[in-house]
Order: sequence, then structure tokens, then C-alpha cells
Amino acid sequence: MTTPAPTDALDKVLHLSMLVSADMVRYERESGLTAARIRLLWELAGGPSAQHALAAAIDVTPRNITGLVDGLVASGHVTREAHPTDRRATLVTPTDRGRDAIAELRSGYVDLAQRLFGGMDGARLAGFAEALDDTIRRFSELMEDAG
Amino acid sequence: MTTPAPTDALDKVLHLSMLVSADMVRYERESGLTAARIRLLWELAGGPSAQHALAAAIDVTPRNITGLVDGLVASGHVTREAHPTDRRATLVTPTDRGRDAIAELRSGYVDLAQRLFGGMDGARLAGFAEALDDTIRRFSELMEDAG
DNA sequence: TATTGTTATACTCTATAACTATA
DNA sequence: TATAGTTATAGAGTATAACAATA
Repeated sequence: MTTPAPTDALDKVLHLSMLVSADMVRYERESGLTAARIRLLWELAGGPSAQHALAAAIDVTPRNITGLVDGLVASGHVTREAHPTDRRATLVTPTDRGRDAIAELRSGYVDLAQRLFGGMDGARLAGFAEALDDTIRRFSELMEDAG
Repeated sequence: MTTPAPTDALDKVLHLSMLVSADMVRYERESGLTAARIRLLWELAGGPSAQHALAAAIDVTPRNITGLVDGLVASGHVTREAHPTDRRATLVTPTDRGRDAIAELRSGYVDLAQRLFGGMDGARLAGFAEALDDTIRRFSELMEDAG
């Protein structure tokens, strides 16, 4: 087998990234949610969370969280509840509908993984995972160097 | 070596996708451009193009192209020129500055590919590329089935 | 009639800055 | 004084719909 050029490999990584993005867009249209709101909902999988914690978790400003939570309240996915000990804070809390959406996100993820990799030969999947880890490590080092 | 779970592999693919996105954000800040304008500039690497062709190429509405071109005209990266044969159309044309930006995009891309994959063993890189192709193929099939 | 690009309008995500209530 | 969240303001990307100029 021929050794591909480095740019060929990067082309493929970008192609795969674009497919991942396209799949997200498909899910957005299906669910009526937006990418930012899905990201926030995903953070609520572990239970209710204060807005400042959500801002730190998804790396946006507190102002931005206000808007995202407004949208999710309007669509019935979350409610704002009083924080038990800090009267300044609000606990963003998934409703039944929000929990359903989170569960669907999870099962969709597991299903996609199964369809993509469930049929792949074990040794080959292990090799793929190692190459991905290696690439992730190199990439992370480059990002750290670049600041 | 242990066979990873399908979700482990998908986790790694998503992690790599996030690093690619983060690298794009880094380039956006460096260049003062936005992701959408970079995508449009990239389409101009082959030379001037009419707005309707750009709209089809990057899959946004013609109205959207108007706004993106407005921004790139304001920043001095492109100009609107008369189409030689169709007086309805305008040819979006890179300036010297625009061409410089495109050349930087290209060299940054080649450089990144070299840093990520230039040092990888040939056989391993070939195996990685094959696994990526396989995953891309499966993913594409899934997207087609889902519409 | 169909196509090209624009104006009009609207929604979302994002940010900074100033402010209120609370700790 | 510091923190949590909001209002005020602004810029960018995206979309649909109506429209003018041209093919």
C-alpha cells in the first residue's frame, strides 16, 4: 500500500469533521434545537446547574447563557429554579421534555458509534484509535505552543 | 492491544474535530477574518467567481453572499467587478491582499499537515488513511439514508 | 419566464459594559 | 469587595420574501 501525503491525511480528517458537523445540523433540524442550546442541554445531563457554571463549562459569557436559557425555557426544555443556598444564583433544571431530549442525544450518539465502528475488525479499530490518539496528542501540543 | 468500544472511537473523532475547530478560531483571530469569510475566500483560490456560484459552493443563500462579500470588500480582500458577458452578475475578485490571505491559508494547511503527519511511519499513516476512508464511506452512506 | 443580486425583515449566537441583588 | 445574573448595545451569520435589472 502506498504512503499518502500528509495533506491527504489532513484532507480526510477535515472531511470527517465536516460529516460530523453535517450530522449535527441534521439533528438540529430534527429536534428544532440549535447547536448552542444542544451543547448547553448536554451539560445538564448530570443534573441542574447554575448559570455561571454553565458559562464556564461551554466557554461563553454569562450574558450568553441568559439568552440560551431564555430560549430553552421558551421551548419547554428547562426551567429556572431557586438555588437552595445562594439567592443570587438560579438553577437551570431540565424538564421532562429536556430530559427526553438529552436521552435522545445520548442514544443517537451510541447508535452512530455502533453504525460507524461496530462492524470494524477489532485489531483495525485498535490501530485506528491509536492513530487518532497520536494525532490528537500532536495537535494538542501544537495548539499549546501556538497559545 | 485491547479493542476500544465504538463510542471510544467516536469520542476521539469528535475530539479531533474540536481541535480542528479550535485551530480555525485561532486563525480567525490572527487574520481578523471570520469563518464564513475564510470559507468564501477559499472558494476564490481558483480565481474570480459570480455570487450565485459562491452561494452554491458554500451552501448558503444569495442574500448571505451579499453580506459576506460586503465584509470582504470593506476589509480590502475582494472587489466586485463587472461580469464580462452577463450584466446581471458580478464577479467577486480577490485583491492582492485577498490573494495573500488565500496563500497563507494554503501554506498554513500544508504546514499543519506536515506537523501532524510528516513524522508518522509510512505503513501506519497508510492504515490511518484507510480507516478514515472507511469511516467516511460509512458515514456518507448513513447521511444519504437519513436524507 | 427564469436568473442575479439587492433591500427589507427577523432570529440566533456572540461579545463588552453597566447595573442590581446578594454574598 | 466580589459574585450571579440581567439590561443595554453591537456585530456577524443565517434565513425567507419581495423586488429590480437583465437574460
